[in-house]
Amino acid sequence: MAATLHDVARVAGVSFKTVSNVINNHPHVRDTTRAKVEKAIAELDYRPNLTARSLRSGHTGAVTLALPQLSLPYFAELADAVIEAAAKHGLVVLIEQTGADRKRELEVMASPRLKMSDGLIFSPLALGQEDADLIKADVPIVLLGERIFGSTSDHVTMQNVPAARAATEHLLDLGRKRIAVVGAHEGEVIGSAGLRLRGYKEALEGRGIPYDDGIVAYVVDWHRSNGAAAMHDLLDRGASFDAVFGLNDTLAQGAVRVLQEAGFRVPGDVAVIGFDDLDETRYTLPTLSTVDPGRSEIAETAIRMLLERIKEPAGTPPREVETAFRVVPRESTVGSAAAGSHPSPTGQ
Amino acid sequence: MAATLHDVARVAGVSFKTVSNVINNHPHVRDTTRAKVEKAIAELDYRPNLTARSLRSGHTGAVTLALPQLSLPYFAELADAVIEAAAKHGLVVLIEQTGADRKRELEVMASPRLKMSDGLIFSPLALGQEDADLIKADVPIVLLGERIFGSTSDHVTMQNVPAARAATEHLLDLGRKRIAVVGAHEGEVIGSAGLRLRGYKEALEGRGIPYDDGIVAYVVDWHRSNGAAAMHDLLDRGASFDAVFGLNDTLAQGAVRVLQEAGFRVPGDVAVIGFDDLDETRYTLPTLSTVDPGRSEIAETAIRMLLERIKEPAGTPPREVETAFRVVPRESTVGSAAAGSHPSPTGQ
DNA sequence: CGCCCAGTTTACAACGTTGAATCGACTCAA
DNA sequence: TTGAGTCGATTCAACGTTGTAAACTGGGCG
Repeated sequence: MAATLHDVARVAGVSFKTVSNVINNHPHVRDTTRAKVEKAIAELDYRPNLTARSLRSGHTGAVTLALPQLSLPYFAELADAVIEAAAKHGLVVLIEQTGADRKRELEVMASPRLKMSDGLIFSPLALGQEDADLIKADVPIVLLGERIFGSTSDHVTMQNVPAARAATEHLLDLGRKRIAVVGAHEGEVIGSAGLRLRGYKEALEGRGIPYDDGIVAYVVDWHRSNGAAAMHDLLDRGASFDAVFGLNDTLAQGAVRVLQEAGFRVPGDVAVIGFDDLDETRYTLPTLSTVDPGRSEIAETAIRMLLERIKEPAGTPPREVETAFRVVPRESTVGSAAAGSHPSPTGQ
Repeated sequence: MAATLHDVARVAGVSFKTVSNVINNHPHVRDTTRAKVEKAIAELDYRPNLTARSLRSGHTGAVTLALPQLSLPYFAELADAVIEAAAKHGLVVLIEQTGADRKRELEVMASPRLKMSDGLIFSPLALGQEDADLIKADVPIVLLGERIFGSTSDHVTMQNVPAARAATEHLLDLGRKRIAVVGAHEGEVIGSAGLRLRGYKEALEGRGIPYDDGIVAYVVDWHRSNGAAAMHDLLDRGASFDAVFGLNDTLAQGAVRVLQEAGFRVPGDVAVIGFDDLDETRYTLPTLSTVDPGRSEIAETAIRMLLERIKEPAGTPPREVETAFRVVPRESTVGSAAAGSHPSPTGQ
């Protein structure tokens, strides 16, 4: 059994409260006493029981991160960033996967388990604007993403509209005139898909190019296969385009694959840009141009806001923060330096 | 402030212990009393304080998962699987990223935070066989991976040698004779790289093919760019081969990319197989043949063993479990059905 | 020589929960 | 009618910690 304050106290010959005082750097502890206690702590390999400390102090040193699924690269990289940001503040992160299921997303906020952490960073995918009132829990919440605005929680979001506009303008600046969209959501206005489509439209409008629904491909989910399916769809309906804006990197990758299979050169025939700046976009063929939406800034801001809210729950009114973005041009729009010139393997 | 047992008791007009009994389905509670209490619970929206429960009961309902980094797809998918497996048992998962740093890996086991969970699932990347004695903590540990065998902890591992042998045999069965390896580790014997290389050698031996170090490319890390670098290396030294065994999928993807850039057709000129069955291998061009090492079985076994160990710490001696694997042939070795036959877009 | 005060240490209660032991009331059999 | 037994509910202690307040120590000063 692990040693407790009492065990240490017995060995050191002091009261257990003195041991507690030593551990918490209480000012009035005689040096000789401190030394005795520290010796006993080392001897017994004492480690404080954080559960007891939590019960007493009311906070746990953990935060919950609720997201759809870690096997989706965007969320894996988001989780990585959140864990790193939390670690800088001595916090540990507990991850809940909601599977983008509405019931699970509501459960996460209602679960007693949530109280095993001091706050919730919540990236919903099933809940939407109409559920803004349901965003509440026993701990402070920082909301991520674009599905819900104007709740009573703090909110960190990327600048979807301006970023998508910039991505589109990047393609226009390269002389592309007919920019297809892969990954729109039917009828959506306020989610990532809706906002990014709006940025796309704004960019066209800014250049006086009419919007053509005939080169916009709709999907249901932003999974890998859907980008491919959407591109198949575009090709099947005989759409004419010289560029593609994939509303996220995963979709863009699927689209690139189908384009290449169909015999198009990227970016020669069709330039492609994605959105998210996933790590893997640096290693595809061709490397994928994309938009860095400021993921680490999102994570750091979320942790910072959560900590402020934990310290001062009713302090300021709910805040909405938008992070800085950056267009990342790579081979899929601006082309590669040169094809490799390696000696041929003789085999087969 | 959240309601406690005492608050509920006051409202229901019973002692707080009776409320506790209702919550824990204690047998001897009159129906009328139960109803009164349940009404009060609903009225106050009472939720048990799990921290207090943990302190009293000695377990938390959480497990820690320590891994190098979530932005590495293999570990993201592992974490996904572990969280799902844990959820089936009502456990929640707390993730620690070690960054493959030796000091951090040791810290994870020594940290008092670990006691905020009931057990540790630990996938080390810096610690090695010589550190087997250091694998211990205040909670039960289940070790994952191939870096450490014979510690005092339970251990779940994939069948690296037979699986790598099967992957190699898959290439041999397709008539390939000169199989390059991408991702070997200099001098390593017991880690994933060493074991998979051994499986490769066994396969060659089984067919009477001599091992040729000239078509084995060494790397330091298994990051995406290293597969590309290793393939560049092979091409630069004029190696001759008709197939590639990437020791993991990420390396294989990098290798494929460089092969295609250099003008080789995959699998026409060079067949490529990876290892891990990452989700994304289903969506690359060509789709990547690989080995499914039994990730969900690893996760489920780890959780199950951990729970057994939590219940009965000193029960059985340490166990080593190997999960079932499966070669997954895809386009990068067996070729695609047919190139797409889509109408041409007229643009650009 | 005794008192006061600063410095140091300690006793006690509390955080919210559960297990063990206790207690009262009621039923049933002798 | 009484004792045993059962059901139902309560009291008490404990998990390991920290905050509050009280108690002790010694030295300086009147």
